[in-house]
Amino acid sequence: MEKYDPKEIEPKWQKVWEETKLYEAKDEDPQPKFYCLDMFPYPSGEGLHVGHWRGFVLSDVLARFNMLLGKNVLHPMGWDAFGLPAENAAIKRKSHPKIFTDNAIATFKKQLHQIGVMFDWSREINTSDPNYYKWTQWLFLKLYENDLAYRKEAPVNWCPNCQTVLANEQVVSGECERCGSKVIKKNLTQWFFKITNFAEDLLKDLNNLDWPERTKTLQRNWIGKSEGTNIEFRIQNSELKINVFTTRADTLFGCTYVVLSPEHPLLNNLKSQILNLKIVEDYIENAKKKSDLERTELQKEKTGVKLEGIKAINPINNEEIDIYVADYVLATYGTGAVMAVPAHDERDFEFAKKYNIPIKEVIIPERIDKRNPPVAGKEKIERKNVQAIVKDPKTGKFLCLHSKKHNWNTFPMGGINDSENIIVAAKREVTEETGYTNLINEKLLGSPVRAEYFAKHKNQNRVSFTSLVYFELGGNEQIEISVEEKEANDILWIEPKDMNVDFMVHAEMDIWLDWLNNPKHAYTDYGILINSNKFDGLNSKEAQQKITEKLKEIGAGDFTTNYKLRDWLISRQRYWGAPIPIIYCPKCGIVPVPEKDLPVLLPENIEFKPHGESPLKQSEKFLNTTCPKCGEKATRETDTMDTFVDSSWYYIRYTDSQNKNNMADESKIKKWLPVDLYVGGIEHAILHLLYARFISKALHQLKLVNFSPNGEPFTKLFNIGMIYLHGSKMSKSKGNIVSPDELIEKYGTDALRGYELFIGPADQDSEWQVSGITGIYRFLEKVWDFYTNNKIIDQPQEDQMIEKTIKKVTEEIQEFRPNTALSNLMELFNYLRKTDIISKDYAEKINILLAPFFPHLAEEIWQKNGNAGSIFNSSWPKHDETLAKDQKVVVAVQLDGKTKGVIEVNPTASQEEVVNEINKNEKLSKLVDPSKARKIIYIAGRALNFVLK
RNA sequence: GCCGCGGUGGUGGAAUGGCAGACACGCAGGUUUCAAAAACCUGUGAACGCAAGUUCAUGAGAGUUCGACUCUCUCCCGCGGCACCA
Repeated sequence: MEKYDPKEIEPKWQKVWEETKLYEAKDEDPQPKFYCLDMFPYPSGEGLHVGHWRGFVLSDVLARFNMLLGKNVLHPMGWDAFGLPAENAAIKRKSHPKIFTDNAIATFKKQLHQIGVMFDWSREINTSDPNYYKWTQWLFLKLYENDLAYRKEAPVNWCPNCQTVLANEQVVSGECERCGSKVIKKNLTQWFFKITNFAEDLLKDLNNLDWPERTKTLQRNWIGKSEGTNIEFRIQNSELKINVFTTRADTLFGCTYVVLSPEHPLLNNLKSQILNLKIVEDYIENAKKKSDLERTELQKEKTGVKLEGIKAINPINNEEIDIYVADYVLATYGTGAVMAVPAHDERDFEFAKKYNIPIKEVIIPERIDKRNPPVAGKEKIERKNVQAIVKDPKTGKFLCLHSKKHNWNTFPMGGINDSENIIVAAKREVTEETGYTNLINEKLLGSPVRAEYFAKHKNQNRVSFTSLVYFELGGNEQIEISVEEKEANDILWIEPKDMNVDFMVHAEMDIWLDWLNNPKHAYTDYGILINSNKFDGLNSKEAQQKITEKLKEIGAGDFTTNYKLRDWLISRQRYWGAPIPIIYCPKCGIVPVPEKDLPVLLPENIEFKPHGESPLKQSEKFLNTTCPKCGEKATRETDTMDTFVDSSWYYIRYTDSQNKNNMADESKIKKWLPVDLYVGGIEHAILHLLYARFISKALHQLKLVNFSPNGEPFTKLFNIGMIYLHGSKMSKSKGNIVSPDELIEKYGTDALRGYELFIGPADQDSEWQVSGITGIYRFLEKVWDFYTNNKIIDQPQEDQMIEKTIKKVTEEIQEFRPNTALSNLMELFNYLRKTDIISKDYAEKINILLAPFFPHLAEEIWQKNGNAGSIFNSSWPKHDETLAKDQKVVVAVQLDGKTKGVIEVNPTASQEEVVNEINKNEKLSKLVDPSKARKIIYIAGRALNFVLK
């Protein structure tokens, strides 16, 4: 008997598929298209590991499946070939990045062929090829012509190790995404793309994308939209104004100072008026020296300097307030200046405490008593109250009153009038209600809390403003209390664990517990306005609206929307990238390279070791040129573009990768795009995917492409889960790489493909456990033996299990659940091995079911069974719905929800019929007496439950 | 701190309101063999029991329901992202 030998059949079919051009997508094919895209790899020297395989195998299953559905499939591959690692490796080996990259590509290509993925290599691209980067440069020119690319001086992220600037997206918690060095700020003149123009569209259009929610959430957070108010604070005796952004216009009356970030441009204009200029300038100088990371690491202690001699005016109440410069305010967010409201912002609170700045409360918390909610239509009475929390430091217990009448627990409390001292009143209430007189260490906690409730005994709604005072018991001295008080309440000393919202009746209890445990902090939640003139009594939301409207009326502010997203810095001071196609002319200024002169070639003979400036500057031949406008001597821009620019449009190039006259032919772009399925890791959730969406939208806006109504390039995204080894990501530096090569040698490609798919849910991370591959290999042997040994008869056959499997496998591929699709196929073969005859029709259908997962094996079987042509030119089987239906269903028989046994019935059986069957069943009829059941619940075909209790 | 994902046998995982543990790995016993490997068969969540069977069990605790891995709430643990964002 012939044995399953992947080593023989796999290379054979890979060669045949290549020669017959099975995978070449056809531009002229009238069938519906399916553009299936993998995130193209960066060809590193490390080669592919089993983690990379997972995505390629999954996309291949989907591509082959769609091909079998009759679709015209485009599944291309290429190389994200520019980038730092190649350059660094080349420096180390005294080689050239191009040589390094070409070698790496050769290795990758060989490995990708081994996977047996149906890539259309005729469309292969390489971003470092002048035929490709010509169009990257063209893209830059188009953005420049339309004011979407600009140059400005700005404080930018600089990686001292990589010796280049980085985009915001490439700085991960203050460190360089690539090398992990601490990133510092440098003031440099750099090129930016205006991605912020598209912030709203990039955010809004996420809603309609068939992408994983978590990826969309990451993008939403990164874009960071917040709606708020711009407010202008006039500077006294000056024409100058400080513009701030806030989301809390409701707290404006509580603003007691404003803060400028050290980088704020206004500081220059104020110099003449600042009395302590030297101190201020020293502070600014110092702040500049710190990296972003240092600034944020030093979270504990906020620092700042007051600008002596200048005051700002709060536009809402014309109060004079101080101006500070402090580095806790970020230059890069909002307007680089804030209004500080210490009572309602933690940072401002901390700062105000340190520098003795007034803290003014304007928002108080509000609670509705859920146990006694206000009743509509009743009179509403406002009252001021005081509550006392008394702790006995000796026992740790708290004083509490248990109301005999209401059967509830309260703290000592009572009403107060406006003129009364709150602490005195609280003390009085404690003594009156409990008799204790020795109360010490009193503290007023937080602000009053507004609470609404219904007072039954008075038949009225009450609005209380209750202040909370904390005491400690100094001694057990007690005086006699009144008879009424004695009759009304029991005096309890309760354990700290009973200090909770359930034991105590107060609706304000959660807030008080917070204040009791963290006595010193700002109240930052929403609430009700106080100390805010005519805005008093409004809630925060209403007040934000009304106060902003008022500011608008007096010309001191307006509603605005702010985004965290910054413009994309694309200049890089490194060699291995696409040169920015710009010429600087002493006479004409910035002159774009004319389109006809593209590409601006990257010089090959050059010392590319980094030294803080672009290596291209060293090449006289590259640097010196003539101005395309006036013909005078001029110099080229020597920075190269971020490699994310290369990858921001590559999916377009695949549609027409050889085109010499355009980035791609218009009709081909329209034919293939948008991408129907994009498969790749979550690590690109922000960087690549945001940039690609931006570029696609920009190209649409400029009418350079037109393939999608809102310019979205990727209709469906699937994030493949990562494969871990010993709990961490696979990487060569950690030495925990599992290479596919040995596994292919031992088990073959199909087995490894199968295991990659079987390891777990495709969208979740999985731990690599190589032992699992033997199960797949045994399965493939079983499949092989089945087709080798069984008698295939040319007669019709009906089999429910086979029909069901066709149905399930189809659904599971569509739902991206290859792991359960495979377990269904395994079940089918476990079932089939009990038979030795199968119809030709079924044998073929099952053969095709296997094909997307195990293409080599399936193709071999296909051929051995006498079929001409590739299995991938056949068509995906359809199940017969009637045959797939269960003839009998198993119903669980339950007593009070506990399964006692099962019974087989017709799927359409009624409750009575099932009960009859149970009565007939020897075992079950002993257990259950249907006449005793209080209630019978029958879920057709699933369960029948006798409810006894 | 905020947001997201996850927690089920010895292991990877299945089941998204109705028989918990499909499928696979591993392990144990058996068949075969001079022997071993491979293959095949049987068993395999835990506890008690000779057995029939009973009880317990999906991170912990509560709730909703005739019935909860699945829904709701509170909490614990692990992973990932963001973070002085005004």
